[in-house]
Amino acid sequence: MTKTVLSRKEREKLQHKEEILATALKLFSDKGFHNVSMQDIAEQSEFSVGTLYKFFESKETLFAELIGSCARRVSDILIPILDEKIDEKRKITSYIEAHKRIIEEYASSIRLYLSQNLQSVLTLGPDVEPETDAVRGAIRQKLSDVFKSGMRNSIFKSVDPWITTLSLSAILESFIFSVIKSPEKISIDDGISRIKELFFEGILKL
Amino acid sequence: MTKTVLSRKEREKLQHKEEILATALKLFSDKGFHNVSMQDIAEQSEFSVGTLYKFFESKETLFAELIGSCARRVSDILIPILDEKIDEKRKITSYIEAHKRIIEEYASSIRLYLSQNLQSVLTLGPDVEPETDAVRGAIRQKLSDVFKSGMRNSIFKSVDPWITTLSLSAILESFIFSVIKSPEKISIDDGISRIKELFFEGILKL
Amino acid sequence: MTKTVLSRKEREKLQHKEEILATALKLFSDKGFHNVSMQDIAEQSEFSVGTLYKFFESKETLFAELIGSCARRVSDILIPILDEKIDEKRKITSYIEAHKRIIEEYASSIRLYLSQNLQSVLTLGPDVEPETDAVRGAIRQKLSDVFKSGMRNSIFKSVDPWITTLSLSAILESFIFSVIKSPEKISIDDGISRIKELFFEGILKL
Amino acid sequence: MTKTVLSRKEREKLQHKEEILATALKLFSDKGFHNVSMQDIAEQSEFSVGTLYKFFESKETLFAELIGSCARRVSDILIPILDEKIDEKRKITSYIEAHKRIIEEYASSIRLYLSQNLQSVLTLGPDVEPETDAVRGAIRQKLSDVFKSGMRNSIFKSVDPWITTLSLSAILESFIFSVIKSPEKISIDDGISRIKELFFEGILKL
DNA sequence: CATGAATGAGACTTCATTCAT
DNA sequence: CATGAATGAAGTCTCATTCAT
Repeated sequence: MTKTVLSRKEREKLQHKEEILATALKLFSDKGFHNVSMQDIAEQSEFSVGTLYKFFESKETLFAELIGSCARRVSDILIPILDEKIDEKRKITSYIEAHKRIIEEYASSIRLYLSQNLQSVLTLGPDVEPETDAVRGAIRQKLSDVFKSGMRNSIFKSVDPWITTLSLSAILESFIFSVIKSPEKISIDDGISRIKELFFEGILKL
Repeated sequence: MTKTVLSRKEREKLQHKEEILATALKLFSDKGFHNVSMQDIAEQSEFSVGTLYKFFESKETLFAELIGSCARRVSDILIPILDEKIDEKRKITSYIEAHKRIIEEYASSIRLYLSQNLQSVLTLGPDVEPETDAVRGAIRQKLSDVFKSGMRNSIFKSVDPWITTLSLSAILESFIFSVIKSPEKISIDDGISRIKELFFEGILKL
Repeated sequence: MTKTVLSRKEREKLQHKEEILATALKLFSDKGFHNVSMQDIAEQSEFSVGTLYKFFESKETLFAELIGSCARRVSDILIPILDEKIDEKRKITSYIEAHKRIIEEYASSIRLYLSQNLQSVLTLGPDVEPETDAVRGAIRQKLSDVFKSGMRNSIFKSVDPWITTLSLSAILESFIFSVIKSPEKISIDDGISRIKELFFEGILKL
Repeated sequence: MTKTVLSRKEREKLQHKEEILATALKLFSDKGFHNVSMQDIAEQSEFSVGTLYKFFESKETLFAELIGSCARRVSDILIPILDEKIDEKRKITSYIEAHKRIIEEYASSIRLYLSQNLQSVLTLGPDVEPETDAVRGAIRQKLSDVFKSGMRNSIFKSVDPWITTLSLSAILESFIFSVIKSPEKISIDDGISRIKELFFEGILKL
């Protein structure tokens, strides 16, 4: 009867596991690991707690599997591009553009995937946005103003100031994290110098 | 008693609050919000839980104040720079360089501050690194290889490939988050286009 | 089909039940009632939980049947001896000696059987041996020393002090239990007196 | 104010701990470790579950402390007797008689203490008495009959047949356990021989 | 009669928060 | 204001039992 090697029972079981993972993905990505209980997942997925534990050894295991599958999905898109036999400029272009598809197709998977390194405010414990976001917003506003005025003064190219601000902030924050996590990789001074070059002049040889 | 000068009692009170916040900072930044209990903070700071609640309405309030003060510390460094009366290139240069000081002086404050948006693996609930980090690592490795070969082929400038990889990843991940959080700010297509321009050609008008 | 002979099906059924009971015996006797789950028994016996419930109404029923069968096995050895037509001294001798066979043949059955009244440390909930065993050991050591010195002083016969200690402790503990369970059977004072007589002078009329 | 080194608070705390232990003792000794939940103990002792965990790391810790204190109480009575400077016959007499006091004063402590090695039917998981007790009862009845008739025939001394039966059973069961637990201590044959001697002729040199 | 996925009550344990001293 | 014992809701996980196939 079956073409594949899985029996109906086995297919159903897999199906159930998928349903649980899908529910968990939604919940974790909305509210964060610590703010979702196994009860919650059970109720939302319309299974019982016991069933969850038939599929996953623990809450952490469930989460880990989720992260793993998200990571795999993203990597299935990006790796092939980086393996193509085309010149590097087109490769990077293609790589960047692939993120369109990723965003469109897997919004919440991606959010969970990134939440390993980039943790949205939503996902973290308490909701402290208001004040903090204000501070962060103020900085970005000013940064953006700098870019705008620099463009007016023909010091900077005419690019979108919002994206520019976002990019510089992202690069710097990411760099800080890297340095804090593994200080041996690069000296702070060198890193900062490279960032300036890159940000000012871009990667492309003209 | 006096308006401008604080009485000994008031000074002591403030001092105590600072001590609590410092302890909390260390703990939260090491183990994450959900893995630190008020009892932990009380013990480490050598105050009683009751005292903690005299100073802060709730655990969340305490955390929020912490985040706030970290944000303020960072902003106290960055805002003045952005307000200086110098040309934009030097301003951005100065802005970027300021991060050296930030890293050196406030490592753990910053980690907490960023943990609002960039959450280190350490801080997140379960430790799922091994597999996921492998996937992420594979992508970055390939990306880095592309940059290296592009540099050898004189398509790219000779910049540090690690920083370049980090930067591109940071920009893209940050962009994805922004789009997911507030899709109205910019269209995906436009964003991706801008990122390409920026990344390839830099911000500086030659 | 026939009345006296069992059909294959029926024989198989009985066979299966025996297998389940054998597995359960091993597990219960090793780990104790509360530390063995029906799933454990199912797995070990290579039947399904469902099948277990076809044979036994509940976990307790299964256990009860097990105990019952163990009790029967022991009683099948002991009762005939007590029913023999020989003089009482030889009967009791034979009775005592029968325990050799019992130990050798049914170690784990017996352990389970006794576990109804004599519960090994292994079987009870948590493992509290260390300290408690030390205390118990200290008492027995001293008791044993008393017997040794009594033998040297020709007050006691020359018998094995370890067996003597074990016996006295067993008699006393058993008596305590009896009194606590059914105080009406005998007065404490009388019991203690009888125990002294018995222990000092033995049962045999010289 | 206080004569001892404990403050009022500390005394209260100790008092509370004692109350919890007392409640736990009663419950465990009535229903067995696995049939008493921390909730039960909390409710009965009129404390909250949290308070229980302030005093005891875990349910097992609580139980262990209980067993320990019971063991200590018994040993505080028995050890001094065994240490007295009197002849051995009087020492053993005194030792046996001490059990009167033990039973009277600490019934349930003792039950728990013994439950480490001698586990009452009540304490074990399910209640399987009826049938099993019948079997056990049958054996003991017959054994008792043997003693009675042996007494009538002047083979045995005139002692209480119930106590005699109890004693022989206790000795044998205890011996079986010892052999199963540590077979190296004595050979089965030797043990059985010694038991016969002891039981028939007693310990006393005439 | 066999199977084993599913169930859900209940166990142990943690921890934010309160309040009497 | 300071203390810390006490609270109890909520979380994770287990396991005896059921039932559709």
